[in-house]
Amino acid sequence: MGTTKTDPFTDEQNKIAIITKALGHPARIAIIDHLLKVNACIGNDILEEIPLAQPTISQHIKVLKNADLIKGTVEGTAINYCINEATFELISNYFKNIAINTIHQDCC
Amino acid sequence: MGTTKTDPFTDEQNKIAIITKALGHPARIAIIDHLLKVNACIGNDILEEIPLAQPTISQHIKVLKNADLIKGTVEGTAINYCINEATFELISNYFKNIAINTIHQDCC
DNA sequence: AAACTATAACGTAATATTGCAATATATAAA
DNA sequence: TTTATATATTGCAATATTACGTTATAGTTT
Repeated sequence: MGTTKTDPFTDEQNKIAIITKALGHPARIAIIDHLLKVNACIGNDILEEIPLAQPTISQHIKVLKNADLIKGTVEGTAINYCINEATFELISNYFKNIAINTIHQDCC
Repeated sequence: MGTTKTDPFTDEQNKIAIITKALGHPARIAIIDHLLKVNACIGNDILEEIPLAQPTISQHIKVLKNADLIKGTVEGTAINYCINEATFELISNYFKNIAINTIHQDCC
């Protein structure tokens, strides 16, 4: 145990869970927010924004990359990261759909 | 360690992280999906949908409730759960906003 | 080449999560 | 009051996550 069971669930459910799980940490939300704020790619300037150690941030970036939430291209010694639109569109649509289907629930 | 640091982040970042973290498990996505499908409240019929033990599902429901994603009202022996619109609207707007602000990123 | 910069990888301690069996609680029905 | 039904709590073992010091890698500059 401690391991998440994935086989009882659909591919889409697992996919959404992977994405939301990857976003489920304030540092990773802060990284996304920063990427949006500078509206472009960044290298290690996240270190100046978030008071966590470099290896910790590197680890968080890895989590976001594994979930396809961000992508990066090598730029000299630095790496330029940016939002992966496709994944955010997917998750955005998922929630938009829920919002639409939830409007007329008046139980509870 | 093992504990998430919250003080370096804004209230909104922490709030979004709490919500996405709560959604970051396929069983919990499946519960939400089921609530949407039956478009109403349910009791323990989730047990017939998801092949996990009752205590496990009860625990997942607790996580969703703690994050304000669902709410429940007692109905005899059973409990009627349903989507908490407000929280889903909040998270939906967060992603909608990202989608809008990401359109013209053409780096990476 | 040597020094510097940016990032990743490794190792580790503390804590959290997952899944379940067993048990508890609470309302309803008989 | 006994029995059944629905849900929650507890306790536990396995595994995952978080955070970071240290070390490695790789490109850049001098």
